[in-house]
Amino acid sequence: MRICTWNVNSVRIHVGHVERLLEEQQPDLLCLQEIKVVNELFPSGLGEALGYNHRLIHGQKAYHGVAILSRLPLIASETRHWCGKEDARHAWVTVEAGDGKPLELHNFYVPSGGDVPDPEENEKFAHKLQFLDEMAAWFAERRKKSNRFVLVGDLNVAPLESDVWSHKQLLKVVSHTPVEVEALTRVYDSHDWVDAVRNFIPAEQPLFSWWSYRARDWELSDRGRRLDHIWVTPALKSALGAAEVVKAVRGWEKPSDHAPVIVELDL
DNA sequence: ATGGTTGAGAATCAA
Repeated sequence: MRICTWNVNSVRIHVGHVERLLEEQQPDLLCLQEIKVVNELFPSGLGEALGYNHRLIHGQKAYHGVAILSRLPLIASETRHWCGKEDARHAWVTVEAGDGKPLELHNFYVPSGGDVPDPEENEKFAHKLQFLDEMAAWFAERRKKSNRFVLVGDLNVAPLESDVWSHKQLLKVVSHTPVEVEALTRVYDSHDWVDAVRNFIPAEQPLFSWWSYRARDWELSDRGRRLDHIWVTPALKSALGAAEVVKAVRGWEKPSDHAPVIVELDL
């Protein structure tokens, strides 16, 4: 089973890129973030010619929004709101894996957190920390239901020193501050998650999934961050076959600022 | 220290 996650930065403007990604990577499930559109205006039939006939769309106008395209039937589809807001940031599905057992796939778009890394001064940063705290509490409870979860998405935190281009220079930059990393670590510990990508790529090796649009040459300057993640529960760890960031997608014409991340589970 | 770009959707707001 192949699962892909991608912050698409507008699904409508990047319809062609989504189709190309499906063709080239052939994931069984594709989780999208920042679709930036209401459900009714989601591109109709996206991926259907390639066999992606099952979908869960959880959109909103102009901002945020997540979706899951699948070529496997969906046993269950759910969405949830967080922090008492109506933001569309979480959707999940249950599918039957190759071993005949169900698997629950969670797709998240964690708040970016604004510019100032101080919850007193910046309510967006406070929202981000609260969101992560609620996630940790929710998964600590949810783990009682099943031990076969996959969590993917744009978590907007780069936890390791090698997840940013300069640990020292980003310590006070939102996405890599200690307080955020600690909050994300509490989510990570809430279900004894396994970082699928770092399972294959050692922590010593710099690895990014996002590069700013503002660089003159994103690839040359390479000032990236690893904001997009795939985690699995311990029961799935032995099934991990491969995981990677598909960096080439960041180099496509008029791209999203995020690259997709893919995991292969031998189930 | 600063400013750099993109997308949504109509002036800025969010990232």
